[in-house]
Amino acid sequence: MKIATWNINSVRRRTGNLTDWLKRAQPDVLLLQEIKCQDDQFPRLEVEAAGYCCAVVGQKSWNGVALVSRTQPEVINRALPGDDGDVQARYVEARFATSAGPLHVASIYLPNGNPVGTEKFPYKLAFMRRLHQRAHELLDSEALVVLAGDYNVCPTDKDVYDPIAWANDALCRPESRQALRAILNLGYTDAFRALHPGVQAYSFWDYQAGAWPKNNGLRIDHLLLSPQATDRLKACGIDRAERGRPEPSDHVPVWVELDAAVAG
DNA sequence: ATGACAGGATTTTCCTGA
Repeated sequence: MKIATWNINSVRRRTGNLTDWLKRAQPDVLLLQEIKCQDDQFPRLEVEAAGYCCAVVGQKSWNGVALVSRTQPEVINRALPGDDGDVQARYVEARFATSAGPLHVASIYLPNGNPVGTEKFPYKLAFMRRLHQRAHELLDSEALVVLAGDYNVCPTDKDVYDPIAWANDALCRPESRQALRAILNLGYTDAFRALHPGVQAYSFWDYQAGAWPKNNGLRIDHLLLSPQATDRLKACGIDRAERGRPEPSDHVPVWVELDAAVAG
């Protein structure tokens, strides 16, 4: 089965990009971030016409995540547990039955955290601590777990086109990297880095300053796999070409193939 | 030449993002 993540930067602006990509890439599950719309504004009919159903956690103007899939999952969480006061739509988690047992997937839009020195950075770090807690809980089930999304963290300098210029940015700060490593140290695997250890590859290129033609990118969209999912990891890729299509998102899809089949 | 973006909305300007 194929599971993908994509920060689409407004699903209404990019409904055609979305349905075209679904038809080409044929994922079983697609985890979207930054849909930038409320639940009833999601292009549900277009997605259903492409052969998919959707679970949407929307919000007016900003943020918003969704889970698009061939079969209807059981939605487990419509917010990241641990802070009832957090009203930003950044997390949806669901469970599928597969040939290899239960599969838990989450679509995560992790806070950017800039500018460092404002309340945004501690909000990011607190969100990461909550994600660590949830990731820890999910390991107990020994299920296949795929925690995927826009993490807004470059794990290492290899994941940044200009590490010196970005050293003090919230995406590269030691605190952000440490918090990501803490999740990995629970037993999760960064799928792309596991299969492509020496490759410099990016998932985001800013719209500004010719970042795309100059390949000034960042690798910030990740799929973190539990040990049981990692055991079944067959392939992982970044659909770089999507950034060169008309009116693209500034992020591109990242995907894994797992040796298991979604039931039903 | 070292420039230069995009989306949403309390829209014709400002806020946000990375």
